Amino acid sequence: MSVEIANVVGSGDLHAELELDALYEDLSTPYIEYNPSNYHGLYIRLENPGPLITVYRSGKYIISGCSSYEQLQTTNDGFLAKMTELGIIEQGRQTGFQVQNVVCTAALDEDVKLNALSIGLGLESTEYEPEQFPGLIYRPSNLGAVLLVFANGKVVITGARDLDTAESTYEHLRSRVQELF
DNA sequence: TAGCCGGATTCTTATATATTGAATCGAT
DNA sequence: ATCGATTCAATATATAAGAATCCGGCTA
Repeated sequence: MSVEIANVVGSGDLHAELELDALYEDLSTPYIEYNPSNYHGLYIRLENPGPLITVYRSGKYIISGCSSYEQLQTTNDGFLAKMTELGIIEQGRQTGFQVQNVVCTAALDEDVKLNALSIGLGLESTEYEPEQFPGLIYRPSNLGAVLLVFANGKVVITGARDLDTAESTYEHLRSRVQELF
């Protein structure tokens, strides 16, 4: 499959109220940042560079910047291990962690005339304003993902809950481009 | 005026285009 | 050494999703 993952975002809940100031002091990871005056979330990276974990006072957290499901899994495991180690949660705490967004890239074989494509796909489901942004934005209804199409044929698929959705949405675009050109 | 609701905030990532700012270069 | 000039790197533009807090505006 020519669809490649660029970024996976997931979220979970520690089910524990956190004192971010204290957590900031207790944590020792390659990267940690907490500037409540700038943003109320605590940023943690287990590797630098590496995925970013944003933790909130409520115990809810987000992991972004993973280039695969596996990396998302290991990052989540590493984060929970750290929290367990600090005594914030017990071993085996269920966090309901799940993937929220999968961003992918793909490439059509040929160059695409974006003006023609926007008409072919339907003006009501596309947005193409080259002076504002060079890519055509395509929101097919009920497919669960949004596509950005560029003149050289490169495509970005975003907003998908899982890889299957991203792939099928891309396939939809590919077949429609094929029948249009 | 109180309270509520909605929008912007922060971050990540691919993509491409314009623009801006910085930096280096040749010449004076 | 300094001044136009050229080149390059960086940033804004737009997309999606999660999170909580902020502020503005509107209604009761």
